[in-house]
This record gives sequence, C-alpha cells and structure tokens, in this order.
Amino acid sequence: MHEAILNHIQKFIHLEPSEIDLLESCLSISQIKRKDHVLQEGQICNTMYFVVKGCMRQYIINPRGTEQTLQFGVENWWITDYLSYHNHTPSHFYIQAVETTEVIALEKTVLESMLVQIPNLEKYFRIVAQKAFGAAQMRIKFLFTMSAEERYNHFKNQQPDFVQRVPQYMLASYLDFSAEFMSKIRAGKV
Amino acid sequence: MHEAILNHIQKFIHLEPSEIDLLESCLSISQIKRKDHVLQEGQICNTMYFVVKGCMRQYIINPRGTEQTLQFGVENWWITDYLSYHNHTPSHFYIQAVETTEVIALEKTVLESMLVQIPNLEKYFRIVAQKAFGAAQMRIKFLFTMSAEERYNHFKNQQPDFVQRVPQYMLASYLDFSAEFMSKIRAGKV
DNA sequence: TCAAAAACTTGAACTACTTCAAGAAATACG
DNA sequence: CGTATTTCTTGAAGTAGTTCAAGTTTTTGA
Repeated sequence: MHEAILNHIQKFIHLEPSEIDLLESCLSISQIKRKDHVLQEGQICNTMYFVVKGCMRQYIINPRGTEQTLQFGVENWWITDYLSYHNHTPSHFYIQAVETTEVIALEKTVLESMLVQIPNLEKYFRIVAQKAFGAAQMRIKFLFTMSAEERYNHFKNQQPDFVQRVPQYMLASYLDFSAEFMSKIRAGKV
Repeated sequence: MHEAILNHIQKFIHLEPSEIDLLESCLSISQIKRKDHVLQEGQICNTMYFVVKGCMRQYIINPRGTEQTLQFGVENWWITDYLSYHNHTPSHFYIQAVETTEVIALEKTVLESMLVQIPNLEKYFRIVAQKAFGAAQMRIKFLFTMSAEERYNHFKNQQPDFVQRVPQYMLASYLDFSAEFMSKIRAGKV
C-alpha cells in the first residue's frame, strides 16, 4: 500500500519502520475522474497532491477564454498551488485530472502534523521543491530561447510517450503556442 | 552581524540562541563587484547566495548572442542554480552582480553540515523553495497571458523602484521582449 | 574631469506566430 | 454499437512583436 510515495520519499531520505507505519496511517489514495477538478480559480488551496498513477494538470483560462496549461503532473510528481497554499490567498489556477488519476491528497493540517512527527520529511519536501523550481527555471529558459517548433521537438525528444498521452491542444498551450500551430508543426507545414 | 539573514530565517522558523551562534560562526559576507560573476555557464553550481544588499541576476546568452535575464535576486532573496546544485551537472546559467552586491555565499558542504546541526533549517529552506516555485508559476502565467506592454506595466506597478534600478535592457529580457521594444513602450509609441 | 563604454532611441523592413471559421477525424461512453 | 462530444486540420488574413543599423544620451571609473 502507498508504495509509490514511500519509494519516492526514500529516494531522498531514510525512514524508520515506525515512521513508515505512521505515514501509512495518514495517507489515502483517491481517484479523480478525467476532467474533474481538485482546485478551481478563486479557491484557497489547502492540499498537495501526489500523483500515483495518471496525469493531472494545472491550467488557467486566459482573457480570450482559452485554457492554457502551466504544468503537468505525472507519476511521482507533486502538484499544488504553493502560493495559495502558503499565503492562504485565492488561487489563480485550476488543477484537473487529464485522465482518470490516482492521487494521494495531503491536507495542510495533516501534512503539518506529519512534518512535526517526522521532521526528516522537511528535507524531502525541501528537495522536491528545489528541484521543481530548478525545472521551472529551465522551462523559462526554453520558452525564451526556442522557437515554437524547437520547443515541440525538444519536448518530444525528452518525453516521447507523453506526447501521445495528452490532447495536442493541452501540450500546445503548455509549450506556449496555439493548437492550430501545433497542427501545422506536426504536418510539417511550417 | 548577519542580521539580514537571521531575521529572514526567523520569519519562518524559531532559532535557539545556540543555533544563532552556530549560524553566525558559519556565515560570512562577501562583496561581489558590479558585472562580476559567481557562476558561469558550464560550471557546476555548489553554492547558494543570499543577497544582503544589492542585486544579482541569473541570465543566459541566447543563440543570437543576446543576454536574457531569467531571474533577479534582491535583498533577502536566495539565488542559485538548483538543478546544477542538486544533480552536480554543468549549469546552463550565468549568475552575476547587477550592482555591487553583498551576499552570503553558502557552500554545499557547509550548508549540509548546518542542516544536520540545525534540522529546523530544513523547514526554512523548504518554505523558501516552495514560495520561489509558486512565484515562478505566477511568472509563467504572466508571460502566457499578458502582452509585452501589459507585462511592463504590471511589473512597474508591483516594483516601481526596481524599474529605475536596473538597465532597461535587462528588465526587457526578463519580461521577454527586446530592448528596442521596451524603449517604444516607454515612449508610448506602441 | 573627461574619454570610453554602456545604455537608450528611432524608424523601416520583416516574420513567427495568432485568430477565425469551417469541416474532418477521432474518441468517449450510455 | 452508434451518436454526441471532443479533438484535430487547413488556409487566409492579420498583428505583436523582432531585427538591423545608426545616432544620441547617460554613466562609469581611471
């Protein structure tokens, strides 16, 4: 039970058997159906989600009414709105299941008591957040320096399977170009 | 001595007097001259920098040979390449002083021993990284949804003083448009 | 203090994308 | 299985920006 998250945690820190038991007792898996939301714009985000199986995404609706994906979360990723979570402010984002997804939803109150009981977990979440921030910096670099076609090819080389897994319009918006342009890139019409 | 960083840490966690002493003994301020680098592309980043006074920036040189700023770090900000730091891989970035800047440079070996001796610091760095990641997500949102002029005005409203403080071409690249276009925005010629 | 370097401005030509609209194809699920 | 919904495609017209080049202004530091 909960092997996925326990394995992931133990990639970064050591856990005592008693700590594993404690974790087990606090965690539970829930299933989010395709297209269901776990966070809507305007809500305060009190939960962190660990993706066990499936795919979540964080997106916004831009002024033209089009969805734009800011982040995908696949197996072994955490997804949340950290700013809303820390500042208790209304979120700017939606978080939704792209496909039917199993997550471990960790509420702030539960997580905070876990962090007190297993102080070593602080290190785990520190490393997760630092790596995520590092990845966000690289993402901004790619957005700044590559053309649309280059971003598509680069992503496809890095994550060949993932390209098949999500609708093209979601990936297009994640790479910051229109769904129509994605279609033309794929057809070689650019 | 080191009040800036001690105050910043104590915004998020409690420190015992003995811990403060220990910190004091490990920290030292160094001065980075305007335009000097603390990290160059290709180097492995082993240090985190806390800005006490002044301004640092992280930037890249794009394929056309133009510098593009990915991140500014002003007073009370940490700046580093977390990906290079964690993975021991060559950095994609330059980190440079925009103006002559006082930083506390924390080497990985020193920081790691501090984290062992003051486990509570893990929490501090967790929160710093989570907030930084949250800010990066918002940044991507702004890049995705606002026009160049909107990004400039938004930034100017949020950080009126900062706009005066750095060369326009650095801010232009941070907001992802050309220095020339910045000039036209400011002149109202758009 | 003053020369050199850095930063800013301007206009003209260009281009990598977007938007719109409508139809075709693929997929979900009752 | 079949239909409703979602996703993808295509071309034409438009635009928010870039690039280039040259001149001007401001700042730096010996």
